[in-house]
Amino acid sequence: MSRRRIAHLDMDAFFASVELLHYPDLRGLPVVVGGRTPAPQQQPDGSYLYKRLRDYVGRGVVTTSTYEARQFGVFSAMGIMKAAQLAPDAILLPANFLAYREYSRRFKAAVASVADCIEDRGIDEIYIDLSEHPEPDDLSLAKQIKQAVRDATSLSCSIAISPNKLLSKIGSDLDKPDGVTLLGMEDIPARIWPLAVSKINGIGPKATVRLQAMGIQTIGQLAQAEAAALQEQFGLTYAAWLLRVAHGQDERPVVTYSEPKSVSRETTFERDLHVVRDRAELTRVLTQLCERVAQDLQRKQCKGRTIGVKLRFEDFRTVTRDHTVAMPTDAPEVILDAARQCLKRIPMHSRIRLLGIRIGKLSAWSPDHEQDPPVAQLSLY
DNA sequence: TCTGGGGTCCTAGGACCC
DNA sequence: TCTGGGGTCCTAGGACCC
Repeated sequence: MSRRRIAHLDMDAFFASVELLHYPDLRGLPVVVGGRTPAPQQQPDGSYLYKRLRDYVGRGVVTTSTYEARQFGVFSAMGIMKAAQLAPDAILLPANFLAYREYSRRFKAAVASVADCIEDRGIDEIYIDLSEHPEPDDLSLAKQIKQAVRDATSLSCSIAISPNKLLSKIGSDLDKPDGVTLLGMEDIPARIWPLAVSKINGIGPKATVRLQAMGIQTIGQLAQAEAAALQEQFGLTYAAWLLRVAHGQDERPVVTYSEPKSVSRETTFERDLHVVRDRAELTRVLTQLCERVAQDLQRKQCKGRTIGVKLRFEDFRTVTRDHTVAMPTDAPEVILDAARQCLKRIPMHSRIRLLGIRIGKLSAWSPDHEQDPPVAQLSLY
């Protein structure tokens, strides 16, 4: 078996960069994408009237920010109200997902024209298996892919090529924006070990805190940690994984296709809703969420069996309930009925911040050949 | 100044069956 | 009389990712 060559490609500040293509006059300024704010109004002279962070009131978070905005300390997932403290004059634009999906489709098609073994990792990043690619030189190949993306979208991206997904994912972040990073296993001590453990995909905030409590901050320290100590903290499976990734080991294949597992819609209210006084509004939103989930299923030609609701209360406590029905469904009335059953089982003490509907246990279903719907398991005897 | 929306995967207990 | 063992499905919560 030949040596693996795996690339990770990440679009640079993707949403914000797409916006700058539409509003080129904002280039060079701190710009933040996020929030439910109206799109900029066009003036009679053709220019746009932009909202600034300081004008924002609401519960939105930053989805993306330009590198200029990041200099103020404004990063993804930060509340916009907080971002406004740091950069009150930054421009605020609402997310335009239709545009991002179109640019996503374009950049992925451009990459596929160079190398077509691609794993989708969301709207702005992919893994590419280059093991079988005829171009032997990693740097040339990375540049070729970047150029194809730029030609198709006018956007820049960052790429890393290494023997596995783990290292390439870390690598694509090392030289942003518009970067190329090549990593071999021999580079691990010098280039990976000095990094914080949180740079590893799969070590999130909780695990980072627990590792820190053990005196482990860098990937190198993790690599040198006692297996027994890690096992005591994290259990056998996770401890073994931690040690493997700290040594840069990762055999996961690039997966070019996977079936959807669940579909969901949720919304955070502008203000927390009262179960009794805001009954009408809650009912309206619940019905609408069920309808949207049903539409999503129909579009994906799927039906699902497990319907779930999610509530977040004013204190941010989140509870879920789900209910599995006998026959797969994509009917909004069935989903709504199941959702109501679930809601009855949740004690309502406080106001509601968020309401969500999810459906899982999906099976493919095409309306063309109304085939034997997955038979309810009835005994024949 | 409190913290979006769309997902995946894992764990763990209980029901239920053989 | 106080106690099996394995397997699958369902449910609830949580960590993590983009």
